[in-house]
Amino acid sequence: MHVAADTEAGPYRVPLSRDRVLRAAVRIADEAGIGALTMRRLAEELGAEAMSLYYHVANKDEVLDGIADVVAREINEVVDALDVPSAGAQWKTAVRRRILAAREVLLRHPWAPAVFETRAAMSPEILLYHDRLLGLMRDGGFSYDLGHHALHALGSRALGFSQELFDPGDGSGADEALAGFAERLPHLVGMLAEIAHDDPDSTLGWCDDQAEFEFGLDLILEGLDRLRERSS
Amino acid sequence: MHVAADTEAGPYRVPLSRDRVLRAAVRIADEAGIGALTMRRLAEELGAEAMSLYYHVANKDEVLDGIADVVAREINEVVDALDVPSAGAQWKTAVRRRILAAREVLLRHPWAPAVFETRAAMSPEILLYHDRLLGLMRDGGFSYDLGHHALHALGSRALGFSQELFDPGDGSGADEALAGFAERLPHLVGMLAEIAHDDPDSTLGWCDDQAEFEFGLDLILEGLDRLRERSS
DNA sequence: ACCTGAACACCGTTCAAGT
DNA sequence: ACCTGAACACCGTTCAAGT
Repeated sequence: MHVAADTEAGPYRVPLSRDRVLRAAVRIADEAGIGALTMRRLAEELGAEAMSLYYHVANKDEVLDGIADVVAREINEVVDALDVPSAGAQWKTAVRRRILAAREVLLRHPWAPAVFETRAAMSPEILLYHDRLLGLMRDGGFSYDLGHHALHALGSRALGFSQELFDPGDGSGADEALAGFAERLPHLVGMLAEIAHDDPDSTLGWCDDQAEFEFGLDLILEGLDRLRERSS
Repeated sequence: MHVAADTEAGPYRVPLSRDRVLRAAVRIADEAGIGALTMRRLAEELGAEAMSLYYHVANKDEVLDGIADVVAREINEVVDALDVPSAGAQWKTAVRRRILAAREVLLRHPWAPAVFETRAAMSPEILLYHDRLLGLMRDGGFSYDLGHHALHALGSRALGFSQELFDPGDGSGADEALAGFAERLPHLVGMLAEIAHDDPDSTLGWCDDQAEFEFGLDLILEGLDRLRERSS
């Protein structure tokens, strides 16, 4: 059972807030699994009634979006504190360190990849994470095209996703979502600009899933084949 | 709205059966998403009451296990009909064809990977699928050790999973699950035997997730690095 | 043997009402 | 401004009862 962390004297309860609601939600998901996260259980954790939550969040969907964002922010904090040289051939160690650091955070929130997968593809924090990853590859001399393939190929490994990354349902609305804070996503924006130049009809929803899937698959198969030859 | 496919005259309704229940469940998930699959909706699809379902399946969990198995069986049917030479260097095309064929089936049941991920790790059909895949790699000269790494590395690509493959929760019970029809899983059993020989304390739950994650990650990074060098 | 109606303990959410 | 009680339309599931 959780007791209020607040030690202020008197009978006054800590007031609810969007932030407290989301932090409590993460706590429940961590300790009891995402299935245990119900509005009633969440209210109980906060010593309130379920209906009080609706003053601070619109609905449960917003809670799920919110906790995905909390974890993504935690990942970015850990990962941005890393300081690994990434010029030239060093890109590989830099990307490796970043992804392994992100994975450590995710292991503390095992429910997070599944939540990301259903809703967070376009969350600002997730976009920042991938922009930085693409930045490291650019430091290593990647073209935007290769960087783009690489993000797809790393896919699940980068953030625990299993399927497509930036696929915003029907493919529309993605550019708009980006436009808002484009100046903070130089690499993603640069990549999209080049793609738009090469293929004027393209949008962010443009990725050829089949081609990307095959790119990643072939990368793995060729790597395995080299190991096979080396061992025989 | 779905009308009964049965054309038999008379007022007699087609009786329910476990098979009809599962096929209806797959139909609902395909057409309306896994979220629309409720016991009441499922009964409606079959022209019965929700409570009638419980005579044919124990509970909803069994329905979910069941539909995962239906899709896995469909994959195995498609994939076993393939006849691609796999000796030596041809293993790669053989594995490639198989995985792409499996993916085509999964694209018809987009809800399936998520369902697999939560429950089907040890389903017989899933085990068969991976046994065959491992068999193709053996044809290509893979050691069991390399084949084992390869199954992890292909991971999500092989069946749309994002996380670990054979991880049966606490790691126990896996050997027992296999023992039942071991003679039909020659490759997996061979692999496990070798692992048991090398490490007598091991079980199927033994896999070092971190090591496997890094193996797959490095395979991709090294592949990308080669493409980078080639393009500069 | 197979199916069902009523009922229970849960969900998320609305809405009018409290302070 | 912030919180709540009663209520609604849903869930999965049990159990006694129907044919």
